[in-house]
Amino acid sequence: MHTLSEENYLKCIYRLWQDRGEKITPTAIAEWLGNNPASVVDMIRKLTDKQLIIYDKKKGVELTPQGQKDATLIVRRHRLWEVFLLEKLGYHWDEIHDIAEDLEHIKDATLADRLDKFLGFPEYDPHGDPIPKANGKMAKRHSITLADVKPGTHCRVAAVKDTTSAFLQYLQKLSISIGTKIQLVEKIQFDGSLVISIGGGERTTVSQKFGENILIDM
Amino acid sequence: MHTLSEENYLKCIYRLWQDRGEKITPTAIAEWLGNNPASVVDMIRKLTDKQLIIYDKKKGVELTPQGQKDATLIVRRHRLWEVFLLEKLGYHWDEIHDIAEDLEHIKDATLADRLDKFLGFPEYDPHGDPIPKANGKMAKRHSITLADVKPGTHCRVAAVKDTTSAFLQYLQKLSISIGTKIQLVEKIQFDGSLVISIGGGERTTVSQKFGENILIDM
DNA sequence: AAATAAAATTAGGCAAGACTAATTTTATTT
DNA sequence: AAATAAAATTAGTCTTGCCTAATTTTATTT
Ligand SMILES: [Mn+2]
Ligand SMILES: [Mn+2]
Ligand SMILES: [Mn+2]
Ligand SMILES: [Mn+2]
Repeated sequence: MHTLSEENYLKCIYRLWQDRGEKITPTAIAEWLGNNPASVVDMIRKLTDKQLIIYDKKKGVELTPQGQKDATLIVRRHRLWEVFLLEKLGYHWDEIHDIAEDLEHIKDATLADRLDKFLGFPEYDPHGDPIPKANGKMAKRHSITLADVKPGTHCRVAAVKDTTSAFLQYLQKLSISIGTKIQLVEKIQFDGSLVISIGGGERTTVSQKFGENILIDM
Repeated sequence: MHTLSEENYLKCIYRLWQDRGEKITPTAIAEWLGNNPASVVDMIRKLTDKQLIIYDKKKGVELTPQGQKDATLIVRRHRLWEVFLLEKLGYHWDEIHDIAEDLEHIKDATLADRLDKFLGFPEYDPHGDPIPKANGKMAKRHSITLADVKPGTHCRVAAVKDTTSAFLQYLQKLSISIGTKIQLVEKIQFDGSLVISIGGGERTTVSQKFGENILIDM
């Protein structure tokens, strides 16, 4: 089995791989985890020895099939716990991520599957991310962001990329949650700011960074 | 906050203190945790620095009020998670202890209280142990064991002391669980073995050690 | 092509939490 | 009271997972 740190690195690599198709470098991992690149190099060696990743200076870090599978199961646990915390314990969506960050490391052969069943086999977590099934399969992630669409487009918030409470609380203040209808009214040329109409109501201006963290349906 | 190891030591000291009123020595702690006495001495120093225990060569290890409070809250979390695993996820009573051993260390200000509420404020865990309340108060522990009573006595299984799956599976095989009525028929002089009648049915002989791990009501 | 900047790696170190082996202290026998 | 046994403590070591500082490699400018 894997240590807590190994699991966090695995999940980070998985995340970076899903997100951008870009090359996964030690620096990128270090930035994401808030660690020093030297530490990342240490861990790359460990995960390579365990045959969970392959590191090639040209291609960057890649997950092996085993690494992929293991990472997926950690993500599965994380998202199932998030659903539990929100639906059963009544937490708000900006509070659950950090707790799930610890719960995801609880290791027991049948725990995730029992939790899944108890929760009624949810498809998506409270941030709109698809929950991997026991076999590792999962629904496609939404990939188009609010910042990608043409002005005038009407769309629906399908998921959020950023799950920090800073972002989620801002969304709450704007009355935006999963399912909210948004129209992109205008893109400001100068800095990419977006003028949007939330739920057919008042217009608000948000930053480009904001738009890039909202995944949408149409 | 405390590290995982600190918490496990705290809980161990609390346990030894509740159990026997005996002096809590480094060796006793080492044995309970399966660690080396030298390691225990290290940790005694850390917990002393943190003012969670007081160590006196004569009196052994004692919890300070703060140490007691912290230990109680860990026990609270452990027992609440055990109820959750059994009642909500359908685990058997011999499977839950080890998982709760990890879950008890998840730290979040409101998690235990929310879980408590979600479970309907249970008084006892699946092994019959009382669950401490948020304020640290808890029902009195049962203290009389099956090995303590006089032959002829009719009693009710209130709790089990040992929570290893070896013991719990043995109980299951004998159809004994919390609430089962047992009559102590005879005590064998030679080695303290107990002849008992389970649920008014067939007679079985069990060891003294067995009897000492069954806590009873009358 | 050189110069410069950025990224990756190595070397060395630190804290936590465990260990073993050696020593000292305390308790129990004789 | 000595001798012996047991318990406690110290000293030194190891692994994990992180760090900083120095160096080397790779990429980007000029
Ligand atoms: Mn994590
Ligand atoms: Mn999520
Ligand atoms: Mn534990
Ligand atoms: Mn229990």
